[in-house]
Amino acid sequence: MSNPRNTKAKQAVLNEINQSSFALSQPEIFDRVQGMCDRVTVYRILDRLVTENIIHKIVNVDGTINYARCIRCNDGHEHAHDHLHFSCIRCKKIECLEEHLIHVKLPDAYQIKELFLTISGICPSCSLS
Amino acid sequence: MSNPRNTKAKQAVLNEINQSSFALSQPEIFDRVQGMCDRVTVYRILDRLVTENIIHKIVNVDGTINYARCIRCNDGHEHAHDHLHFSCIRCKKIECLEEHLIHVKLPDAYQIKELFLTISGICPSCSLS
DNA sequence: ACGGCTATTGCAACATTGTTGCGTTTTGCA
DNA sequence: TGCAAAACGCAACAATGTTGCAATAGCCGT
Repeated sequence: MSNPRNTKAKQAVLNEINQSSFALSQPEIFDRVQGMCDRVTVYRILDRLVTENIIHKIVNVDGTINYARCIRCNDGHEHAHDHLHFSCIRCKKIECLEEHLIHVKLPDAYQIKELFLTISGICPSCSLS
Repeated sequence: MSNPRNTKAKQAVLNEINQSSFALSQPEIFDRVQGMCDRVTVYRILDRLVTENIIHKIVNVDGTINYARCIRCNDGHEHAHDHLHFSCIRCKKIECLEEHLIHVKLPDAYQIKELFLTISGICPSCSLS
């Protein structure tokens, strides 16, 4: 883990995530890399990409876990989990609305580490149909 | 379903949820009702309690699903999902901070249905140790 | 270009979580 | 009390995620 390697499977997974305009789940990613690697490998690649701060993990309103690229993490900074996610209840896709930052003040006894704001509803493209 | 019944199992499940100061997962609830009923029954009871607006469903930052009582739903109103949840990364418990309501404005194309703000960090009791 | 260290992979097996169908039991109401 | 429907138990299945271990393949230094 100290020296991450660039394998074909890792590139394929990352490519799918980069290509997608919304967050993908593990099964979706596994489908898209089409027998490029084992199911287990996808899990492990996703874990590594998360710890390497290359992608981030988003929990949908139904508890399913999705992955998206870290837009504001290109500079190698630690990932900031303080923006907004929009989760469409019709097409099930998740978008990151990175421009909406969240600020919340709680009593001092609560040590805030990350903020997860997920809004569910109908996304613009589903609104049209 | 039009006429919900009050069974022993349902009472036991609801009792555990009411007794707890934080949100419980299905496995936690099943453990606590100790062979009172089948695993499947707990799932079905939880589903019913949610549709009856008696409890609500909270997704943790790790994707696990927890259940808590609806505090503001005692009057039979539809449940409002626009308050804040605090999820402790140490003890894994989830609290509802109902007094913190969330207001977010998005472009008109987004139809907002529910808001889920979950903050993860260290809760007051874990901060002490 | 080569060799070796070790990160990564594949496979098999297992664990957890959640769902469905169906026959049986129990509840609430007439 | 009796009956219709709600609720249950059980078994089987499905989806998702984890672990161990032996085999493979990147990457670094020479």
